[in-house]
Amino acid sequence: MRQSELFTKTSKTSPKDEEAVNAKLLIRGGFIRKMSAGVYSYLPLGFRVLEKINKIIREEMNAIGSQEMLMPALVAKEYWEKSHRWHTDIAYEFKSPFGEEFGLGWTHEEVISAIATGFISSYKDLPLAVYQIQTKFRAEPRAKSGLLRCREFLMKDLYSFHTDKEDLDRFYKKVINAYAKILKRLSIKANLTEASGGSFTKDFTHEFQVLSPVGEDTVIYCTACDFSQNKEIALVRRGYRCPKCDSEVKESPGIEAANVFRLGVRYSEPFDLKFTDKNGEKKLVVMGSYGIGPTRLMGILVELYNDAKGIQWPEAVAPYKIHLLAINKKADKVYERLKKAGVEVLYDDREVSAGEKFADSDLIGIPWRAVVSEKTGEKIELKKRGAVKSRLVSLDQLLKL
RNA sequence: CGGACUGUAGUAUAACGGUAGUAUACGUGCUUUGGGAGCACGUGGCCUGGGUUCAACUCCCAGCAGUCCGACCA
Repeated sequence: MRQSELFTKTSKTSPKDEEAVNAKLLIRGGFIRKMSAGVYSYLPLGFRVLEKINKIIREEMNAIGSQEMLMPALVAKEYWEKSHRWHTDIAYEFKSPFGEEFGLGWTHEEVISAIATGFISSYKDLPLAVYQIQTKFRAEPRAKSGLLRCREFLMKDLYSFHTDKEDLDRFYKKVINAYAKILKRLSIKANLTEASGGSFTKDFTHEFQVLSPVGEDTVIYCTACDFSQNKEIALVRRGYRCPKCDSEVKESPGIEAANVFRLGVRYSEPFDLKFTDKNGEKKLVVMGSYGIGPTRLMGILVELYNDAKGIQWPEAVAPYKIHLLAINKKADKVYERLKKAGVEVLYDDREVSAGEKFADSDLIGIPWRAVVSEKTGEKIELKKRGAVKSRLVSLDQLLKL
């Protein structure tokens, strides 16, 4: 991609209506644009990052045998009424011009349960798991922290169906492993944390919490083992000992990056989602639901990986792999070669000063910066974003990067 | 939803009860090219409604919008 043709431009100044680091840098770099509180557009660079995140999520979801689908955002009142979730605080609800009432989907247990009744009828149909990556709408009383708490955001939600609780538990663990893999591939370190079931279940649920000063939750975690609990359910407090290994526990704000729930029969019951077991007996399907938010992950990544000059994308999610800066015309050839070889390259071919290109490159945060100038001769100067030193490499070496 | 603060050009900011200034971005021309280059010319602005006043961008009230704190948080 030639930067001279890119839809967006960078900005030298931070927006005055944003405080969060993730929002400031993403807006300055031209990744996103705020439309109203908690509502953002994802511009070409930001969209590429999102797609990379989504791809990783898809791979791990497919690997545990769940199937991708897509449900509507527009969900009629009757679905919510069945589960007594019409008129919840968090829903955007409205009447159509014809008087029909709808809620914008803020979660999809109702919809998936209604669909599943048409396809699940025997124990032979189970277990089953489906997921979608879709826009969710939640009337947050207070949208905040850039991409971390939005009113409209992208969510990957997964729903699973089982004959009994044991089978659900097996799958529940698989999803936890899959989420751990996703976060690892994204270079996001997160604590698997026990939390309350909210309105869904009396069992503990689990969250992946990223320890960060900007988090909204409070996590109590052990300094020696993997014990981690959301403070809302924590029986231990700072200064006490870990219940698992008796080491010191600490407290930290956390950002909830993902969560997993055992739903049990909470939705299969109102939607009459049943299967026939081996003995010919009708039973309620046991369900689980699992969520991870790509747009929030993008915000987390920027909170985790930035410095005074801008973003430092991990390679797995960077919008491009190489940022090629043209200080003289010879860079054109390098660009053509990289493009031909299928390398993801953003080529700064703009007629602006070298200094501006360096500054923008740091802001945008592409992992590798390649410079072609009089100084570099036939070679290319290569530098990792965030590194102090650069080195001169040949075009062949750059292609093999 | 309660509290605090803030709304001036695309963006970021300044001043002022009496013709709104700067930076940046943008356009044109010339000169520039290793850390946000220079000169010249040009385009572009006071959130909305009401009140006070001879006169309101400025003061007052309301609304709307945004940020932060709190409450809330599948």
